[in-house]
Amino acid sequence: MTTLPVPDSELLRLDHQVCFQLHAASRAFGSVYRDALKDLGLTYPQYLAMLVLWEHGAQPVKAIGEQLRLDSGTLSPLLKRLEGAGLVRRERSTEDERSVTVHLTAAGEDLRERALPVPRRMLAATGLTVEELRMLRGLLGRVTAALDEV
Amino acid sequence: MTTLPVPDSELLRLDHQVCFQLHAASRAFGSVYRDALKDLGLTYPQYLAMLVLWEHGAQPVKAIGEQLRLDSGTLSPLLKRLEGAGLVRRERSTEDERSVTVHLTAAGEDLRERALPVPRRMLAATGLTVEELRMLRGLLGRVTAALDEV
DNA sequence: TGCAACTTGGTTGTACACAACTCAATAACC
DNA sequence: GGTTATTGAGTTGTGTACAACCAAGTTGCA
Repeated sequence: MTTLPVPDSELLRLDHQVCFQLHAASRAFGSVYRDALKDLGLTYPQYLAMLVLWEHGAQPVKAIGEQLRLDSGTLSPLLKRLEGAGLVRRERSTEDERSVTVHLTAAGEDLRERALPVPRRMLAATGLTVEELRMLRGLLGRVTAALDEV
Repeated sequence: MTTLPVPDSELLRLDHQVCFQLHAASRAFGSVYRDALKDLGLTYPQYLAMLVLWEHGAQPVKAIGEQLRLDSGTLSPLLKRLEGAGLVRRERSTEDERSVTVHLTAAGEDLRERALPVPRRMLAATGLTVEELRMLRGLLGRVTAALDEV
């Protein structure tokens, strides 16, 4: 399979355009989420952590970190803020004293319903079709996996 | 044009998967850039600011902010750090005293050559073809534009 | 001319994100 | 059993992001 030759200059430009667009899109999402989540008193990363807990129930900090691709340096203060807001409870595990299990409180469970309209609102805001969203998800997943190899 | 019905649950899941992948991909890029730019002593946002200056020459803070989609709250300290590193010089404009023009220093100009290999390295790290990169750029551009409308 | 509205850049406060480190607990090995 | 290595959270320091606000300069209009 032969491809048209791509000028070097365009190739280099393409790279930083993609990186930049990624950066910009990520922040644009953050901005819209900030608005959508304002009433819930959550930031976007906090919402992601709550999603994990709503979906899979109580689990150790480590497991949350793996799913969100975040380390303890980010998660520890974030979870502390969620605890301060009364949404989660942290309990050191009895079987492995190194591990801390994060539980939802009743308030944390209750918040789930109020968060239900958020995804649909975001979905509409992207202006993409379902096909395009699937493609985007696929491309992003591959990029992340490839970058993680480096 | 009729489409297959998409279950509600998948739709909602798709949204937060896309948002999450975007977030994750953006951070994955940041991580690889951090490595690629370490020798230059630049962070990724600082590199973006330098790109703007390398490409279009000296310009006011406002213009840089528009291109990078960043406000003064982020740019002011960032540019101060670049100035501290001796890469740029900030000069208040004489014709409009509100405006501050950012110039490259000789060291800032020189850094350009040392930064040349970076894009190719990043391009390779993504593991995508040129077609895929173009498509990704296009989708991301549309998403950002749509989100900015909100 | 004089004043209100707007623009530009800066500061402050809060919240990620991550590297580098510490500390305690557990696992692995001889 | 005792020593070493590894693991899980947390802390500290630096650097984005961004909202909210401020000060000074400019513009526009009555």
